[in-house]
Amino acid sequence: MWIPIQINESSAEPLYHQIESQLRSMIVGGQLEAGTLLPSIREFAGNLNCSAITVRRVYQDLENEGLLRTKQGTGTFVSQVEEMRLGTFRRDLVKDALETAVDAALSVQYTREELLALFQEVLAGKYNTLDEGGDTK
Amino acid sequence: MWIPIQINESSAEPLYHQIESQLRSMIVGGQLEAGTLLPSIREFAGNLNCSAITVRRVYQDLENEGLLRTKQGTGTFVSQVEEMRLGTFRRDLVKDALETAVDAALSVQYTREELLALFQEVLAGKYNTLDEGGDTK
Amino acid sequence: MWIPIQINESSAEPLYHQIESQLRSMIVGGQLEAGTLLPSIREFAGNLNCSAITVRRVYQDLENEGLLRTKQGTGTFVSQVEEMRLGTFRRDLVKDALETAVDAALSVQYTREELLALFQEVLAGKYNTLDEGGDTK
Amino acid sequence: MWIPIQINESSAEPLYHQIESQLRSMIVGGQLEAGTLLPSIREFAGNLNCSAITVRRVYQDLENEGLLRTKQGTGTFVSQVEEMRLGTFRRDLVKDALETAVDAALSVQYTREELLALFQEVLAGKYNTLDEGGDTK
DNA sequence: GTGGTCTAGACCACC
DNA sequence: GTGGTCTAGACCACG
Repeated sequence: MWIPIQINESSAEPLYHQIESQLRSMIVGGQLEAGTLLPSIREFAGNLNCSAITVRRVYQDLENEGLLRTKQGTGTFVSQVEEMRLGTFRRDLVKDALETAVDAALSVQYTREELLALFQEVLAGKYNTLDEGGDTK
Repeated sequence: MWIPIQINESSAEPLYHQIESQLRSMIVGGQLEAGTLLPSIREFAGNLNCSAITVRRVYQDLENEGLLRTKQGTGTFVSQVEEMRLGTFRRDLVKDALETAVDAALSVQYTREELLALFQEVLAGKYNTLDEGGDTK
Repeated sequence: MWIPIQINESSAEPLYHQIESQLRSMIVGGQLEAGTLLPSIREFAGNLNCSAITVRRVYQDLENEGLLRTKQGTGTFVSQVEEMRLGTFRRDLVKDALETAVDAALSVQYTREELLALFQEVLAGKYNTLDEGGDTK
Repeated sequence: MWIPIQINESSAEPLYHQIESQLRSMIVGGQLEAGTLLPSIREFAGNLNCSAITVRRVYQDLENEGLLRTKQGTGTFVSQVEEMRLGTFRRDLVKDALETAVDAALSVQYTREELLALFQEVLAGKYNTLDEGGDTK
């Protein structure tokens, strides 16, 4: 199984955190279906060119969140999560980021109008590159 | 001079970082005018109940960003920044957060419509305590 | 890795500044290649017989200048800088010093001829221990 | 007596040091003749918009160097220095700056040729603005 | 009084 | 092991 993860070496964000959040998004966003067998720790570490201990941590953290499940001697799987809980996960992930953004806006005295305008602009920039011609997949 | 800073001791965010971002917002948001003399390192440290070196670091970092100016033996001041650069700072601060949020949305396959709806909801929650009669919907 | 640094304890120049400028010269001058792993903060502090926090500051300042890159839990590296930017760094470092010297000459009414003659003299003194057969005069 | 001093507030160089070096250059360069009565400490401080204690320090330092002389109750004068010693002062002031520049060049592996070329360039830039048709103002 | 440097050591997070 | 944060206090330089 090949999992596409983008590592940004120059970022201050810890390695394990970068991997975690991308894996989490793929599960919560439905790109990795329940029951999928993930690569072994060693294999994944090889692919990502990082240490096994880092991957170990990622699997463990996501297991603690209930998104992964490890079977001794078999491997690590995407766990079977109720549709509803998954939806909540997905929504919260976005909502938290939006709240952070709105808080930032408030902290520098942005009016609702300024913020809406800027949001539209960002939205246009980010969604255009995907929607236009809509053949992302 | 009294500067209101909220410290969250239980947060994983480093202390100096919390102080920095709040001070930055106050300057960029126009609440601290150019030329304002900030509290001395030791006084501020006393107010915040932290060590002087932590405040020192905050002042130095913001000086490196061009937002503060310090004169030895005299004190630390909000520096005179061009109106335009300040506007850019302010806008970028919000735009970065918005982009992060939109990226999060994309990473979990949010449609533009879902995202817009959620944004309106967050907006209503955060702004209605300030504005009244807003027509968010 | 062993880095030769000369500390002048009696100088008024701050310790971290002495270390910084020598390290900077070694990087900009090409003696430390991109990707080189520098000594750990503690090891270097031991070598220089100074505190770890002083070395930390040096590494951080040079990282802010874009000359170093640090990865938590791994170490500090000479960063990969474009050939051209490095050349600019190197040239500016010398040019600034030359401009300071010429300004000093102007401030005491040195004529261009006086200055040139003195420069040749200094040049001969500093370079002849390295080159031989130079025709400075 | 009016003494033209340029203060650079944003510089890291201490105030007293900026004043000192400019005054020193004017004396050593012959623009302030021996016997000239300098402004009183208070008057000078008023002109420079700085504290009297700073001017006091400047006068004292230059007196220690032998360039100024203070008569109780009368004022501070440019002292009578032998022509030769003055020449040495003037030359050393420039030579030190040149040596610093050449050291910088050596530290980044500049060849003698590179250095000479850069020096010519700086020289042209700095001396042109004064010599050329002399309409600086 | 102010800021600037430096220490010795603690504790935590990352790999 | 590595770097990152923070403390409590010392001593110096500046105005």
